[in-house]
Amino acid sequence: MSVLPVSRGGAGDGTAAGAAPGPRRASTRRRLFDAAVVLIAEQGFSATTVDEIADRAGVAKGTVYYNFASKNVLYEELLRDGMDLLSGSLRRAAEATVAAGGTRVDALDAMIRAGLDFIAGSPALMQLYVAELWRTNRTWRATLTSVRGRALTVVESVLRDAVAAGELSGELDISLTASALLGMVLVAALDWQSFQPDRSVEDVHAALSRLLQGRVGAAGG
Amino acid sequence: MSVLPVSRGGAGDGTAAGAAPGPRRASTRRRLFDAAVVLIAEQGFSATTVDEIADRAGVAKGTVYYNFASKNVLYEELLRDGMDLLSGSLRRAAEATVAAGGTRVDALDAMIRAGLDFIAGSPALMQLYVAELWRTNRTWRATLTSVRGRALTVVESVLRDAVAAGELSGELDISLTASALLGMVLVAALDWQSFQPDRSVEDVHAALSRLLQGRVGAAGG
DNA sequence: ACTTTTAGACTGACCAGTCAGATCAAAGGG
DNA sequence: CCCTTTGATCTGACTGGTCAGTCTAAAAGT
Repeated sequence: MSVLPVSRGGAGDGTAAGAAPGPRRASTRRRLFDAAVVLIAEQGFSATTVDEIADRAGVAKGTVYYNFASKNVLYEELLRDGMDLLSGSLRRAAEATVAAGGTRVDALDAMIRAGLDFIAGSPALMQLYVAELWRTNRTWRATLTSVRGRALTVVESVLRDAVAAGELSGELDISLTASALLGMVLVAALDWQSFQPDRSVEDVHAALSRLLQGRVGAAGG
Repeated sequence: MSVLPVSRGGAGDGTAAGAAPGPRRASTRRRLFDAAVVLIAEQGFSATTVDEIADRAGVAKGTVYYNFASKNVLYEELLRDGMDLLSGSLRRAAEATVAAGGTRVDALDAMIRAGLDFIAGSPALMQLYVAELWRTNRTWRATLTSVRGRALTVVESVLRDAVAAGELSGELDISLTASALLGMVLVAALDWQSFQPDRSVEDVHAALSRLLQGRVGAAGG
């Protein structure tokens, strides 16, 4: 009955057709992301209503559906968008360290720090991520898997380089170790934010660093 | 207008008044737990309906409300019940190791293994746990905090003993390290179950053990 | 001119929780 | 043994409310 639904669908897909989205639109989408990530982190996806999201973003409900095809799509794009930021941040930290002449282990350490900073800056996003990642049967399983893969790849490539450079043992299981490292940082950061917000980033970083560098089981000074 | 509602409320609270719950009841409650944990792990709490839980448990909806005061209470008791099993399992692993003459670091290692085995046996429970733990604003926040505390305490006490015995450095931040270790095991185990189910427990255990014993950053053989 | 946003009424589906009555299992009576 | 009673347990149709998504006509914005 109108052309609007088509334009709505196209834009909502986030498939980013050639046409520029327009600056007005981009800012509305960002406001919706910001509102949604906080609400969903607090209450969960199903318990968060579209009306709440619109309210918090200071936008009419219709606007949500003009910008996103559905609540589900809004959520998927939110996850993709946010996790891309994290992956980028990790990669940049590693590259900068290596470029500055640091070792690969230094790069891992820098990534831990970058991860902590990122989570400290937007804990809500990581809350969503861990809350959804291991669910089976979800509509957005594909989105999550791909997003996870991108983050893990960054860590894995640094681990591989480190092994190649002889800094780490060749016996290392790259894939499992990367997943464990990421998990360690994630959970430690979220626990820090939730249960010990008074601790400094440095404290948390030091504790994780010690774990990474083998000063836990090895009784180092 | 009857005595039933009273009895229902009392029982549903799980406050465990003096009266024995009766064997029929206990088995129904277990069936409901089993059904709920799987469904909620798959779909999330809000997205899982009470009808679904009842169906899967092979029970009428009314029975759910006869046994639990509300959907929320069912969930809380489920979490408490399951996490108590985990804490117990960790503690037993540590005690057995020490009793058998192992070091405290050996005990940590045994706890990692126990954690992996536990999660392998009922991944759904841990999915719930991580999905809810860091949410703010939730009704069952208190339940989760207490349950988390009990599990962490077990790890912390072993770490403390290890430091006292000189096996670990006194500089260790007990609380942060315990949280990081628990997180590492949790995430690694869930990732293993979800994304690399073909790997053996031994592989995963070895990767984590290596991390714990400092053979990652220290380039050991 | 064209895109984007507004305000909010509306619908159709879905769902937590209720309640009056059915069923069970155990204990006693005959 | 079979019958009855009693309280505990279970049943499922029903209610009242909630929510995703639709739609419209008009107003901004660019």
